[in-house]
Parts: sequence; structure tokens; C-alpha cells
Amino acid sequence: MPELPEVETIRRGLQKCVVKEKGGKVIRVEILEKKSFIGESSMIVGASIRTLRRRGKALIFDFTNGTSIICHLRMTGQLIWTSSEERFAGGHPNDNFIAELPNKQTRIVIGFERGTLFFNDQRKFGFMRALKTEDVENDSFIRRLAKEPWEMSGEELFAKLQRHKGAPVKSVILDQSIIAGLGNIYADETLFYAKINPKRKAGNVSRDEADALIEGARVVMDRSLEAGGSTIRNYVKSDGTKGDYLELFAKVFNRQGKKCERCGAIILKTRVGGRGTHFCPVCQKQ
DNA sequence: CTAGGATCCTGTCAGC
DNA sequence: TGCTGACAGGATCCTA
Repeated sequence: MPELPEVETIRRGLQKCVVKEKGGKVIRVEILEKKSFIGESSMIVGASIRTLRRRGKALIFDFTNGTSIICHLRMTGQLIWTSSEERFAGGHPNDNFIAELPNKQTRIVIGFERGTLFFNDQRKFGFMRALKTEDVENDSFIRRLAKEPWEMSGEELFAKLQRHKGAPVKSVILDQSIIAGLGNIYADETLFYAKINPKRKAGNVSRDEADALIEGARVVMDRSLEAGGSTIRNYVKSDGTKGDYLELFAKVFNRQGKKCERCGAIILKTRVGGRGTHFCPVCQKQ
């Protein structure tokens, strides 16, 4: 679930409350679900967070003692910081954003001097991994990541699409070793922006369309970042009701049955590479 | 090498 | 009110 903009929103949000003296040193690490934590949790006890980085959809906590935590939220992960004066929640938007913690879905609790960081994850696909900072680049997930859309040219993407010419273009742009950061929402939104049908073979995508894909990926993710990804602030609307942050920017995702904002046709939902896929049958012809 | 399908896990929702 | 099956914003592993 959380894609690049959500993870970046979390990075920015936590930067303001948990880094260095704001959060202070780690007092304890409580692992409530063994498979959610890889490595030795005692590595970070006594250290504070020096910086927060992001690579694709992975968040990296660098600690003052030369250790790091790589955190991947996968489908349903959330990070929630609580202290006496504030609460920041981001990731998979559900009621844990505002629930009492820890709870049934809490997998890891990291207690700091001045607050607590909860890692919640309904489906247990996400994880935290403790390792030396110098080993982060060698991590099996980090190592395989391609460039993000802002660093990649249309020419580079075009070449990569050619190498997977038989696969549907949507499946190819979801591959983090092809281009980093896109998940199911932004893949659909990017293809809508570029007016490309998600089922088209990657090999049929033209050089110009590859440019449009790069531009689309940048635009849709920038737009989501402005909206703040999925965080507590847009989960709870100003009138107190719970919201769907997708309303803020999605043109096709979860809009099946509704009108295309560009041409008025009805948005359809289908299945591509095993994933639910939303598109406009008129703007994105086969 | 590529492409496609199964798999990890819990929860929710539609349909009977 | 159950029960059942499909599906969920991800990535990896296995097979052909």
C-alpha cells in the first residue's frame, strides 16, 4: 500500500519529531511479532536517530552509533509516533491511526526517551531490519532498486521497456528494479496521465510515450506529496469524519463506474498481472 | 534471460 | 446470522 509519496510523507513527518534530541535515545525495543523484525534489535538501544532517509518505498533510520534500520511497510504497514505533546501517523490508512496503542496489529514498539514509535502491520508483510549503516547499500531489497522517476530519463525507461517487451506495461512499471517508487495506485495514475492502456505490451510503448510515463510518474507523485500522502491529518477530515486521501488526487484509482475527468467516459476496473487495474477505455485505448 | 502464477498474512465485504 | 470466496496501495520465489 504505502507507495513512494506515503513513505516520503512519513519521512518528513518523523523528521520533525523523532530525530536526534527531539526523540532522544532508544530505551527499549519490544518485538511483538518475531517475523516483523530481522536482525539484532539491541543494536539500536542507547543510540538516537541521526537522519531519516528513503530509497524507493523503503525508509532508512540511521542511528548515531553506526547502525541503521531499514523499514518496509509493504501493503499494510504504518508508523505512528506518540509523545506527550504530539501524534504523527502515516502509512496504510485505517483506524489504527487514531486507535489506542499498542493493539492487535502492533508488531514492534520502539521506546525513546521522549516518545514511542509503533510499527503496525495487519498482514505482516512489512518488516524492520537492523544492520550496520555501511551494509545498507548491500541489502537485498535496496541493492536491486532502480532510479526514481525524477532521476530517470525517458530514454532510459524506453530501453528498459524494450527488455521486457512481452509483458503488460503496467506490470513492468511496477517492478522496482525498472523504476522505483510506483505501486498499484500510481502505476494506474501514471498510465492515465500518459494515455496508455495498462494491458499494452511494454514493447509497443513508443519513445515519446516513455517520456510521458516519466513525466506522469513525477506529476502524480508530486501531486500526492502536496496532499500529504496518507497521514493522520488527511485521514481525519476537518469536520472530524474519516476520509480517503485518494479523493484528493486520484483520477482513475478506485473510481470505477465514475466519469473520466478528461473525456466523460466511464472508468473501468480490470485485472492486469494479478492486480486490480483502473483505466479510462477512451483516453487509454488498446 | 523473461513471463506468469503462487505465496506470505489478516481483515473486510458481497453474496448466498 | 453464519459461511464462503474474492480481494486488498508489495515483493519474492518458483516454474516453464
